[in-house]
Amino acid sequence: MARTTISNVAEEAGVSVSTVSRALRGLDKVNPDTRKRVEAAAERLNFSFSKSASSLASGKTMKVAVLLPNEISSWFNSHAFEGIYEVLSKQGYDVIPNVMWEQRDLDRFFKALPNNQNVDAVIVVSFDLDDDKKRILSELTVPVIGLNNPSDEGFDASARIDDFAAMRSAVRLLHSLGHRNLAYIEQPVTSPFTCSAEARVNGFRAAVREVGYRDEDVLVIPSVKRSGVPGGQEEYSGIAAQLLSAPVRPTGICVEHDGCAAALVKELRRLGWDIPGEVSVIGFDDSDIADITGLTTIHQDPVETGRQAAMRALSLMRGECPETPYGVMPTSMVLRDTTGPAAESEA
Amino acid sequence: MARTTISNVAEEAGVSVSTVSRALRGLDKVNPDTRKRVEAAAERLNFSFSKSASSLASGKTMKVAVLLPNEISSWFNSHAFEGIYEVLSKQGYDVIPNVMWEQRDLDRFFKALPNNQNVDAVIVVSFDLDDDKKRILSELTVPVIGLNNPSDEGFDASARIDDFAAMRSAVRLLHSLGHRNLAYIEQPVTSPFTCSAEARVNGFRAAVREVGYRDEDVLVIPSVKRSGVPGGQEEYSGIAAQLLSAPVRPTGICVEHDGCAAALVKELRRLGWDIPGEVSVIGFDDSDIADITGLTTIHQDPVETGRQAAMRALSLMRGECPETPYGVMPTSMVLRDTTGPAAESEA
DNA sequence: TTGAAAGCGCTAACAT
DNA sequence: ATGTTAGCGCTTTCAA
Repeated sequence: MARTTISNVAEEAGVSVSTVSRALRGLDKVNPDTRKRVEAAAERLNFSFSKSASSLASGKTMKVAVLLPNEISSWFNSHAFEGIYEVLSKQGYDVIPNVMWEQRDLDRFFKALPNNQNVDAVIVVSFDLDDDKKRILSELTVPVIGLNNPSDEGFDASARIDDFAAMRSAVRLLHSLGHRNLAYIEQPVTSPFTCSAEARVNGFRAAVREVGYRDEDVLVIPSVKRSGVPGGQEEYSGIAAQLLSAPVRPTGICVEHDGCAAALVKELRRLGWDIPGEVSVIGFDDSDIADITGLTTIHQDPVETGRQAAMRALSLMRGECPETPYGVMPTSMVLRDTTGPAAESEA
Repeated sequence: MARTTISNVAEEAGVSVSTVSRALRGLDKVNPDTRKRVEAAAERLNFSFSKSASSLASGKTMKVAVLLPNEISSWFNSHAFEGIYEVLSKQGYDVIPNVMWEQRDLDRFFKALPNNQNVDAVIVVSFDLDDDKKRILSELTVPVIGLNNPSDEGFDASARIDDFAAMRSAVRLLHSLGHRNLAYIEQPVTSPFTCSAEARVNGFRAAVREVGYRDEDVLVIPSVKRSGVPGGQEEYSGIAAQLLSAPVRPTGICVEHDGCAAALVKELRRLGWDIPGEVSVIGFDDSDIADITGLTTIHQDPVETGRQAAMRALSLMRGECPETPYGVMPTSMVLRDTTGPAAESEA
């Protein structure tokens, strides 16, 4: 059977196509009776609009692209996407994930972007864009919204957490617990895109300086710069070794995110370290893993961040100007069982 | 600036629009020189096709809908989606998640489905559909692919794990370890859609019978049928109480999925139970949490399942018939630190 | 190998 | 409040 079109409905209801269009879209200036008749006809014929035809005629695609780094199933990405989806899908938008696996995916996307009339807005999640790309964004006719990007440049609106402030609160906690030597651990195996990783380690560096630690009291263990390696427990024994061989052993440790932190805690305990007795460990995100393993961590709510970004996208697409286009989402410390006073702090 | 259209490119290249269309889509019967000229012109003008216009003219939408229960960020859904996305996006398809939060979302989706020319295929993830909906599916002109659905009825192809076989292997393991009394724990707080939950508990029930347990040696603790309640640790002390108050205390426990299993293990240990000394616990999924908490579990690979479903969608959309339309994906036991021989088994 | 022309199904002026 | 009509940007016969 051929597709039911708007003109079939018009015929069935005994009105013109434009009346059907108006009636079914809930526009005003249509007689309630007529509308009822049209709706009944549409129901009878099981009619639904062709999105392509609507888009082509109206110029609105009712699609929003979401640019995601590395994968969609990571804790942050999937939850941020969830929030975006929740808001936009309720308004009838198709929310289309665009996962960037490598730099060339991103380059290709931006190459096609300037002329792209295939989406009504794009939401960019966790990318540290170069100047070229920022310029492309700023020249775009469709709104571009940032989510957890290091800078708001090029974006018409954004929502993000303050990685700096978050790391500062972690560093302050460790400081107040009397820890004199700190370490920061990056995720052992890196992905091609690592923008929030960088934000955090930079936040940590700035925070320790601010709080008054000397450079020699602070150790940063960078990620092993090869990707694709299975991130097994072995990576963490390497990290433990580095921790042990430090000139002065750090007792307060910040880790890039909960998954790493939990794995590190497990490895250190396996090696006989007492956590939180000897050493304190703080994660980041407050994901399920932090809860189940009793990890002290920094809580953030990516679903809500996603909602905020999407709401700003919505008002921008309506041609409005959001009251607060550039918002910072809160983070908070969650104290669990991996932090405690430094052993020497009483001495 | 107005949008660059195919006719701009045609003008720039000094050819007709149809030639541009052919050249840029890589069709044959176009002179290599002409194609080069067209490509150069397109590049210069930064041209890219309007998907709406292409869809409308060609009848192919280049979109695939993915029907997901409850949320997209759950472990299974996000990983299954990842696999689907990976395969389809590489072929130029937009992959559009459609999350069903409640029954009425599903009803509405199916109501609009029969006439839907807005997607080229739909992939249905983890729904136990009623006969009405199965009938709608089977009458559809676009291919419908199932992913982890209890039945293949109504689907043109599918990929799924065998929850029954998986549970049987878990039950057999516990049996061979000498556990005489088993329990199955459903997720304490339920979501509106619970199709794989049901598959598993049914698999468990069938498996214990098959292996020879008597009904009085088996306890099933159903989920608390209220949704929206925060799934805190309290739920698990309730479960522990039920376990304790059982006529005969179960020593082999299967849990619906890893998240619940880990939380239960934590609670039981807090209450002083020795795991795996006194009691063995087996999860399901082999998610990060199982790894980090040392949980024995049943491994499955939803990304690969998603890939398989998507590949079948692809060949169906091409009008081919997949070699094996209905595939079962493997699962396997992963032994970790929550299972061991029953205490009495030596006696 | 290329071009001309007729739609695809809808929206949005503009009339009435 | 409703109808008429001209496209939206592309694909696809059909001719040349």
